[in-house]
Amino acid sequence: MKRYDHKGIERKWQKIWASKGIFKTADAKKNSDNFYLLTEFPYPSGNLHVGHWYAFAVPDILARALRMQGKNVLYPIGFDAFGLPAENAAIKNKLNPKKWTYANIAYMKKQIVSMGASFDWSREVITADPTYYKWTQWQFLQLFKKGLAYQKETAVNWCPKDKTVLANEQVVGGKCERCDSIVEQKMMLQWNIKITDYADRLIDDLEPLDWPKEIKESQRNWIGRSEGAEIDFRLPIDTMKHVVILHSRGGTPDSDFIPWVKDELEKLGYTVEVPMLPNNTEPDDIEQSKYIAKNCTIDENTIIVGHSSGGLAAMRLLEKTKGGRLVLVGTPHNSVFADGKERASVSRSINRGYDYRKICSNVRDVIALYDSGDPIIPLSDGKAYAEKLGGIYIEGKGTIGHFNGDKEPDVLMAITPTLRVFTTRPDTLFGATYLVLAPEHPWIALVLTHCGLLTNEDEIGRYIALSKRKTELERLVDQKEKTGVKLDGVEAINPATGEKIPVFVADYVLATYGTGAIMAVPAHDERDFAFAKKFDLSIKNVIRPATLGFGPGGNYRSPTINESHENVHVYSGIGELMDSGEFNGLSGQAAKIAITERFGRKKTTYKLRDWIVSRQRYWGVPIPIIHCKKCGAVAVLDKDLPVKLPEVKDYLPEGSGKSPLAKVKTFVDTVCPKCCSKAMRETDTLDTFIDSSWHFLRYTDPKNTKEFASKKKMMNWMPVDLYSGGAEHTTMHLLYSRFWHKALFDLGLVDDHEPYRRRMNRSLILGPDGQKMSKSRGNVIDPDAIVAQLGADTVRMYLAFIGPYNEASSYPWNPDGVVGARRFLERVWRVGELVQKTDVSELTTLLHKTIKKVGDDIAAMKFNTAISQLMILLNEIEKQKKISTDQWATLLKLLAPFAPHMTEELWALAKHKSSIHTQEWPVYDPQLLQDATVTIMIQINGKTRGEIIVSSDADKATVEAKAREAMTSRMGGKSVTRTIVVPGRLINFVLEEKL
RNA sequence: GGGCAGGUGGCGAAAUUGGUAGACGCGCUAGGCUUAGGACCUAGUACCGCAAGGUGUUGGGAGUUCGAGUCUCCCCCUGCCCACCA
Repeated sequence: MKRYDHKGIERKWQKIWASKGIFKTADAKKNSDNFYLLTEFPYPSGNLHVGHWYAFAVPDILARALRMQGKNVLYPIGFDAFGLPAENAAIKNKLNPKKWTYANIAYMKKQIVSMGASFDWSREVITADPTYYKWTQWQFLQLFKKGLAYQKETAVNWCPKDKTVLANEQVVGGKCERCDSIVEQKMMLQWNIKITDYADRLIDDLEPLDWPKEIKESQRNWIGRSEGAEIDFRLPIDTMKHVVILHSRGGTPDSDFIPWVKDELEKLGYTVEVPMLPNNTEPDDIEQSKYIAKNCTIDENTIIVGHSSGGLAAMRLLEKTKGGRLVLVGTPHNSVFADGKERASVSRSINRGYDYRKICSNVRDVIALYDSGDPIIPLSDGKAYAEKLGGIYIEGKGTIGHFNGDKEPDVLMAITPTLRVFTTRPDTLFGATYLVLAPEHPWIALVLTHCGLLTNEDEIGRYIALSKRKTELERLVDQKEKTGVKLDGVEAINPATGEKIPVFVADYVLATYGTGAIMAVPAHDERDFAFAKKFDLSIKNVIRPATLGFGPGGNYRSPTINESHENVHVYSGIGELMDSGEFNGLSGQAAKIAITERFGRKKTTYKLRDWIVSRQRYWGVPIPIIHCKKCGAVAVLDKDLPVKLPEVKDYLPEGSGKSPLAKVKTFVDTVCPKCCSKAMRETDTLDTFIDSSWHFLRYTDPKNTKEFASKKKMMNWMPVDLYSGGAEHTTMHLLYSRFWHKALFDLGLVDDHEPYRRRMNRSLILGPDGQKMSKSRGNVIDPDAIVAQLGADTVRMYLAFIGPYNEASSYPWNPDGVVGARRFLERVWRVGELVQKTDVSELTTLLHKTIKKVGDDIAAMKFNTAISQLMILLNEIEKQKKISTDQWATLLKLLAPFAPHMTEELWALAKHKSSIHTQEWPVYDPQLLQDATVTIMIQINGKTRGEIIVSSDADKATVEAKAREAMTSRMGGKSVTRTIVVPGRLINFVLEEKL
């Protein structure tokens, strides 16, 4: 028999498989179920590493086995081809990113083919291809049209020297990876996607998925839902005590929030006027302003509140009259000015020739409150007023859109100086002894400065500037030492106790979480405690007295209980309200609910933030938006998709933070699809996580030019039956693509609301030294070299054997171990010489056991034990020195998914005409799994004392008699009190106690 | 600090889920074939013993059980992810 020449064999069969197209997957196959096996597609970095082998070649074993077992298996691959490395290569080596990427793809494809993986290359997907990204853009626009994509000022990492935005991975230790400059935070207008709208569904829909619980758990933690309350703390520092509220078009003094807010304000000691404005269905701002001037008291201490069109009347009024504060509630507009067209009415209203400068000089401050959930008006429109008036812009949330609800807490907050906090412990409100704002607080700090009562503005300004400069790393280091500054001259009222409490700015409070402000309860929070100790603030322990049914000391964890009690004032009962009985007898949970209802509102917050998808990069999907001065951000028309990435001369960023595309005039200049006036294209590109959020859908229908994929074809395969990939994607790709799929589902574009039925995280292959492979460590294994030396089949066998695939662990690469895998294949090769015609009955039972175990283990992704069973079989064949033709065929079939090339060759040598990979998987006979004899362990008092061999059908009595006989000499004459028999395994004699 | 996953020979790991711990492979030792080599063959590879046999053993400690790597409680250690999230 000839030598096992892996090189010749592998090359030969790879060619034949490709030319015969045996791995081309039909959309459906008669009498077989479809199975969608997905593995994460690679980034075309230019070279395949061992990790890729582990990711592609090992699941290939499952793909091949499932096919032999009669499934129609889709096992596709493609390239996640957009991304930063191509652009870096372009800048560094003056290469064209497209050429660089496609050359890498061509090379890597060859490497992947060398694995013998059964990918269907006719379904290959490349995300950088215009035929693909056309649909990425189209899907983005569907989300945009649904309001799920919006622009927002967002902080980015900015390198002041390179004048460019940096990705998180380009920031190393707070410094620019390239030039070591200290990275700054810069605000830029960026596209965001409202993944937060889906937070609840992303958590709740995890439950039924067949995913490892640790992945579910980390997604839940990442989303970080916490239930708590929002509580407003009023600041009794307002000098204006008179409020005039102007109702909206179609409104009256009794409509919407007005009666409620009037009542609340009066409770706080304000006087409130609400005129019935003339001509309320077809209002005219000039007519109304005259009416107000005549009928209402307006002076420099008046707060003028205008709801919607009431805001227009207020502005007209303040052109001529001096007032105190102007509060615009909901973007002011009047659809009368635009023939009932709500959307157009905003731009018509804003451009109605108001003298904005005059209005500004006639009031002390302006607060513009907009509803982020406004059904008609985008935030950008609302913001325009704030900009023109130089006022404070507050992005609020109406209980009903445009603040048309009966109770609108945000309106009250905008009228009176108020600090809103989020807490998960409303039940400790009685112990809140100060408030803290985050330094970067978006607007609360502004509200305060406008109140004009701060006496240490400079000090606060310095502190805020300092914390802005601090990198996240520094803040982390500073964690032990709390810092902060008191707002001198400002105090807040604890709504539960009525006490005046101080207000601080401190960087231990995060602007991005909750409301960016907290109520500090030093007795029940370690951070607040540390801060209170440092600034010598009062600490009030909230105790729930046992007499009220809370149990001793309540179940509060208190960091101060065991601390020194100096400065600790123990509150008995929870304040007067408790004494008055309102909260008597409540459990902790009930107290939470009661206090929330009495002093605040129930609120759920999430750690998850909206997904920033703008990238100031060249090598990505252009965002298909056109910016028009009149119409705002407008979607590119479907017929104009894809917006193709233009060729550019140099890939350096533009300098003001925009992408290199901003330098391409022919790209930027365009016309508005709506009004046909001159307009500019968006020059940012999309985060590549969007590309990968739907690529698995494209595999089902990769050539479609009419849709991203036809529903019918998607239904053949979706949801993905098994998705195998790396643990590093748990909270990124896996969460983004789940969100994307849900968004597509809501748009009616896909039929499932979850994309992956089962997910599996694969382990990591480490270098031989047990460390992560890296060039700098010099422990990188080059798979090509090993394939050349030992063959692809050997590498496949070794990787499958290294450890269980279905556990996210890590295994060091062992060069000797690879040789062992090769040794095994050589032995199989040589066993080919022992094939003979007559049956070898000695092998029958073991062979059937092997069929069962290999099948079971592959299904469970325990390839290591499947191989060990094949080794046991091989050992026995060598011992017998013979194997029958049929048994040989069975062995080859069992081995075929693991070593596809060698088994194909041996199969051909055994004179079979068709490919082994199209054969049916062997079936075991349950009758033949049982050995003729079994070894039974004999134990005395649970200790192994011997063994007997009995025929496998021997009954209990026979086994017991035989075992007793063997053990009599050891029992020392003691009697047996109990006998335990485990059939086929052991017999245990329990002897009487020795006295 | 929080969450999750783990801890079994010299190494990678098995263990029908409470029933012979260490399958299978690597490495190592001895012997064989061979001029030599090992990607060859044979045997061995926890401890004591020539053997029969005995003893020990799954990070440590306790418990449940006829019987525990597996179940319960306490402690120790390692890895990964997140981290001033109110």
